[in-house]
Amino acid sequence: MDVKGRARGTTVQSEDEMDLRRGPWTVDEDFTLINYIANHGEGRWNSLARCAGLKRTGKSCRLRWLNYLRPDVRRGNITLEEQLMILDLHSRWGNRWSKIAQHLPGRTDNEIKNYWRTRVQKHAKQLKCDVNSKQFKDTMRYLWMPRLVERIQAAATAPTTSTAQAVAINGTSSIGSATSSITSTNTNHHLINNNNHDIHAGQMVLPPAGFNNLGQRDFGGTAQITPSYTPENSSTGASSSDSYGAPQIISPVSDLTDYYNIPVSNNPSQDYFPVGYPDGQSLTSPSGNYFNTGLMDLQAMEQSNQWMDGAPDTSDNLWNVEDMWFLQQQLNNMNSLI
DNA sequence: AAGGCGGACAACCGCCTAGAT
DNA sequence: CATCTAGGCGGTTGTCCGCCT
Repeated sequence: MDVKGRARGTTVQSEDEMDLRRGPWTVDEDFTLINYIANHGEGRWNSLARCAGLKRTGKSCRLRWLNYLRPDVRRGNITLEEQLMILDLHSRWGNRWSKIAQHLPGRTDNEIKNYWRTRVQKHAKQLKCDVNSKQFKDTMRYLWMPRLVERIQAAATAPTTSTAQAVAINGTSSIGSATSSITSTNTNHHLINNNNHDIHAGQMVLPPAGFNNLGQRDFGGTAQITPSYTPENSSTGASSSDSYGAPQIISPVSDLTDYYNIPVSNNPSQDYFPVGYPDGQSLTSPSGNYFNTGLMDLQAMEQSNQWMDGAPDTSDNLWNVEDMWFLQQQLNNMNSLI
């Protein structure tokens, strides 16, 4: 790789005097590992590293393979659907990254972890609250996740809008129907080159034609993902913590429908407001009265203009301009009731 | 144009667990 | 049953890149 990150690899002396390399992987090392696994399969990483002639620890080889070299690893922007999945799964499982990753085909735990830390935690920080606080979790659950659903719906029905472009959906995406099969092109945005090559188990790997001079690679092809993440086929948080099997996927919509009114205004976002709103009689979330007492400092965020840092409306941004407007609207509404 | 700063992410570290001996 | 080892997992670090001043 050597795309970005660490400087050139270094070597260290291990206990048995064997030179062990550390730091970024070189193109040669990558191909050595890929070739070896193609011919011998993966597993037994320590001996694999030895037999392949790699001066790396088994752990390092395993990590490199699983997080980067594996042919089915999916790279590129986290889609809206994936964001929704991550938020929802994290809300129930916490930092169980590998478990969460199991439900996001092609995504690695490392990638999800990085996404969480760089995007979600950043916004928690902007809100001046702990990412694990009830306040933040409620905001996720009752404001942002429904908002994401809304954006997904919008993307599905109006694929030429800016939001839809960010989702990169080809084919059908039917939120609210039995299943949602989404065919997403592989968006190896920072690894793209013009020399696609597929790697199959047991197949000799070509010379580094698929790598550019930075060691960047592209396995080409398309990634098929089927989130199965729809209101109808979902359960609520009432299910047991480990029951998140494929047929039983939680949707924040179904989670929320028990608590939300039918829309009462022209603002579609208010579909997601808790029962009683905007009458002000019961501004309580199912898990407490956050809406009365736990307001976050959205105004401060607006003042600092940190909401809209980066691309304002891309799929890897949790909150875009519309969201900002939406949250601000809710803030104003709530303030008027207090 | 240059320097500072934060985002992004690959890679490493340490702990834990399960299976083998 | 105790010990060892490999693999898995979550947390953390290091460094490049791009934006901003």
